[in-house]
Amino acid sequence: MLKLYNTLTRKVEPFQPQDGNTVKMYVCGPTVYDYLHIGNLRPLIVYNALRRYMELFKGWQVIYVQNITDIDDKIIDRAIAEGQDTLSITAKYTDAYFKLLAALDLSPADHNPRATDYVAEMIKLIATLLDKGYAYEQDGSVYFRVTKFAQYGKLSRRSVEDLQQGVRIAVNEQKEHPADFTLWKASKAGEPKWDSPWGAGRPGWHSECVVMAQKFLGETIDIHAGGNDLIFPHHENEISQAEAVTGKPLARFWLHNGMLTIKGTEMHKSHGNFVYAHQVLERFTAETIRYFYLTRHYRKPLDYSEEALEEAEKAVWRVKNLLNDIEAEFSSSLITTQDQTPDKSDCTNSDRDDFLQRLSHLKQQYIAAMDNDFGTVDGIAAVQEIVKEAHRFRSRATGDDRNALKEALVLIRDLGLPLGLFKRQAQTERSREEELLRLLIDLRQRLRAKQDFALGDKIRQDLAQLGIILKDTPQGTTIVSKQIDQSN
RNA sequence: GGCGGCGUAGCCAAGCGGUAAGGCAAGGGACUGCAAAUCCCUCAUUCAGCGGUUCAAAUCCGCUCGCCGCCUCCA
Repeated sequence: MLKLYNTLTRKVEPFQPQDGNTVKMYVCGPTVYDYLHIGNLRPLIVYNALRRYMELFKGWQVIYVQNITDIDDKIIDRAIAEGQDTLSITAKYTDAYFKLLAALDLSPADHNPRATDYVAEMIKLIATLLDKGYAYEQDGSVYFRVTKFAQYGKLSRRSVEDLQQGVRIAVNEQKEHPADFTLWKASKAGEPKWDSPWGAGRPGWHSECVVMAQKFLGETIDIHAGGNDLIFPHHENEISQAEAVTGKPLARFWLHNGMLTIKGTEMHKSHGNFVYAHQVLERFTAETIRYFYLTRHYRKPLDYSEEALEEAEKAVWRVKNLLNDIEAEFSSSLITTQDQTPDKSDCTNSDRDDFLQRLSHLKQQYIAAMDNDFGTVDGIAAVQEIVKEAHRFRSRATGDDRNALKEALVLIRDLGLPLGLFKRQAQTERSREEELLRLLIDLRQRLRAKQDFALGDKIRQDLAQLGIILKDTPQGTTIVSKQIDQSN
C-alpha cells in the first residue's frame, strides 16, 4: 500500500487512484525564460521516478501532465534584455528544456500543454469567476477576491488576516484587499496581448495550471505536485480559482518537494547562487545526478556541492562494477586466460538458497521503503545491500551456483528501473575499435604469460589514458569502458 | 509578526514507541606479479541541550539553543 504525504492534510495517507487503475498526475512545469538550473531538476526527477514506480510496481496507468508556461513577466523582461521577441525566447528555452529532459533520461509527459494555447479557456474561467462574484475588474485587469472564497488559505494554512499583516505584500490601490491576486493583467504597450472582454491583456499567474489540469485530467485530479515554494501563493491560488468554480477539490493529493540549497541557502536565480543543469551534465552523468537526488528524501532540503555529486558517482560506480562483472562473467566479453573447469562446488546448495532468499527479502524491503512516502533513500539502501550480498556470494560461490548471480543482476536492474538507475549500458555495436581492443588484450595476455609485465602494464596504462580500464580477474580480463558508461 | 521544516558518526543520510540502515572517507588483514575490483575485521552505549510522559523515547509532549524555508518572482 503506497502512502504519500499530503500537504493538504499534513499527513501521510494511503494513496489509491480515484478511478480504477488510472492515476491522474499534474506536475508544475517550467517558465521558459532561461535554462533550468540544477535545483529545477529536483521535482522533475522525483516525480518522474514516482510515476515510474506507480506504473512498474503498482500496475497503475499514469497520465502525466506537465505544463510549459510561456507567457509571464520574466519572459517579457528576458525578451527585452536579449533584444528579441517573446516568441523566440520561449521557443529557444522550450527547445532547450526538452533536450535537457532527454539528456536526463526522463520519460516524456503524456501532455505538455503550453499556456498560450489555452488563453481562451483561461478567459472563460475568469469570466465565470466574475459571474459568480469571485472576481472583479478594475481598469482592464481582473482580480480574484480572496475574502469571497471561505476556504482561502487551506493548503498553506494561512488566513486572509495573516496575509494582511504580511509586511511584504505590495500595496496596490486597485485591489480591494492586498491579498487579492491578478487573474488578468491589462497589457502595457509593446507587451504580448490577447483580446478579452476586459480589453487587451494577458493571463496572470495560476490560471494556466487550473485550465490545463482540468482540460486533460478532469475537475479533480489525483496528484498535483511541485516544489514547496509553490504552496503559497501558486497552489493556494489555483485551488481558490478552480474550487470556486467547480465546488470540487482540484486535487486529492498535493505533493511538495524540498528545495535544493547551496551552502545551506536556497538555490535561486535571483540569488545568483545557481548552477545551470546543463553545466552539471557536462561533468556528471544523468545517472549520478539522479542518484544524488534520490538518496535524500524528496521533502527535505538537499544541499548541492561537487563533492556530493562525486560521492554519488562513486556509489553508483560500486553498483555498476558488480553489474559489469556479472555480465562479463556470463557473456563472451570475458577474455578467458585458462580453461575454467568448474570445480566441485564447495558452496552448498543451502548457501545459494540463502542467497536467493535474502534477495527476495531485500526486494520486499525495497517495496516497503518506497511505499512509505516514496522512501527512495531506504529503497536504494536495500539495493546496496543486495550489491553487498552479491559481491559476497560471488567471492565464494563456484560451479552452477554462480548462476544465482544472474538473478541478482536482474533484480538490481528491476529495482533501479523506476529510479532510472543501474540500467544496462547502451549496447554499442561491436565496432572495429572493439575488435582492435580485443587484439590488444589478447596480446597483453600473451606477454603476461611470458612474465613480461612491464609491457603489459604499459598497455594497461595507455588504455586507461583513453578511458578504457582493464581488470585482470581470476576469470580473465574484463573491460570497463568509462566512455560507454558516461554516454548512457 | 504569521505559517512550516531541520539539527543522528569525520562527511552525506535513513529511522515515524521496542533498543542506531545504507553510502563516502579512514585504519588493519586477505587475494593479486603489479594495478583495479572484491572479501574479512574495526569505525555512534548514542541521536543539539534540558525537563516530562512511558515498562520502553532519536522517535511523543514542553522549554532552550542553532540553522533554514514560505508570507514578492521562484521547482
